[in-house]
Amino acid sequence: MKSSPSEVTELAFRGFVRASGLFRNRMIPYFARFGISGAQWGILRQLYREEREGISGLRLGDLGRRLLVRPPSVTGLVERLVRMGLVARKTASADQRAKHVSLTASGRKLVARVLKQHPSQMQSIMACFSIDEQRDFHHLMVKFATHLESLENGQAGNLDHPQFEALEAR
Amino acid sequence: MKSSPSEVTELAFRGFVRASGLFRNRMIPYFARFGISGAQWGILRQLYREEREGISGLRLGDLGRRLLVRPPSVTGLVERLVRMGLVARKTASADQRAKHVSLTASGRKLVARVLKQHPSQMQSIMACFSIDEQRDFHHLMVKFATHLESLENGQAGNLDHPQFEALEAR
DNA sequence: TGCTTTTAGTTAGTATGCTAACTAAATAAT
DNA sequence: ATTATTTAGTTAGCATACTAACTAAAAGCA
Repeated sequence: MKSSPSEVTELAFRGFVRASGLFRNRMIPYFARFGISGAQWGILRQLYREEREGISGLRLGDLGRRLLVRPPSVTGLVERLVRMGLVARKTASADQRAKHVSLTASGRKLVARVLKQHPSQMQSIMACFSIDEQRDFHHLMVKFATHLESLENGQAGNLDHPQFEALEAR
Repeated sequence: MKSSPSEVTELAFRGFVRASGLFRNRMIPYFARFGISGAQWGILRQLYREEREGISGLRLGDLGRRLLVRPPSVTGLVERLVRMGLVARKTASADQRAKHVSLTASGRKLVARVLKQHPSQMQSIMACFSIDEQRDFHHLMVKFATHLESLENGQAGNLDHPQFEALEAR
């Protein structure tokens, strides 16, 4: 019993929605073990990476762009991290409007602690897939993300595959 | 240049995180066109489905379980839908603790309106994939969701593919 | 130079999600 | 039957996200 093209589309769509929800519910308690949220981890990880490449601090806008989060959300997120003593925020010297955010010693230590656990956490999450399946999964996600990004700017439908029937031969 | 197993795992993991964010950012403005949020659509769609199967109303707990959302969130979500006149909420006769939620005429009309647009929206989102890719995508999502569900209850790692732990014992 | 526009970030207000702690009703146990 | 426990939902308080509207600095242009 083969599903029709539009049925497959809906199944794929709904499968992604469900997996996203379950994934989220799985990650929250993981980060909570370190006293942070997933969004906070996103900030800390970015800062840690940039630091390793010799960049001293990121601006709020840079962080927002990388984490797919809008300016007001970044403000609050960083504000809380500052209160927690994990990052420092100071006005940039070159541009008086911008703020540079950087890890504190305490923040750096926390990132190191999370990174030690991270590979095993990712592997536990992905443990249902063989290596080949993980490769497929990765490729599909990259394709999906690229497409969603193009939709974001190019507004219109951008139907790479205009007619589903015509595609079956692909 | 082939990636090592642990690198593939991380790429897959990160790809999913990024795709989830982009997907979310894409769906919000879509539902906003109808004056609702994605979470509200989830409630309305469930009620519509149950209605078609002859069930008059769902309890708050049922809704929460299906939408992967906890009781306090359901309370607020339904509260807002009631204020918008899209659903009705009344105490169940059998169990005085429970509340039955059902679509109003206005809510039913909105669902019909969204459903008319829905297939083309899903196809636009999934348009980067051929039918075969959509099938792969769907299968991977089902496997992923099943695994994440089992982790939720069975806590422990559940490494179906134990070769991983040998690779990443850091 | 001086005015206009753009850019960086914040503030206000709202929606969605959570946990912890609560009320009240229904079950279970003694 | 009475007490204890579980279950359904709410409330309070917080974190994260958004849009709209704002301030202030930088860039553009005339």
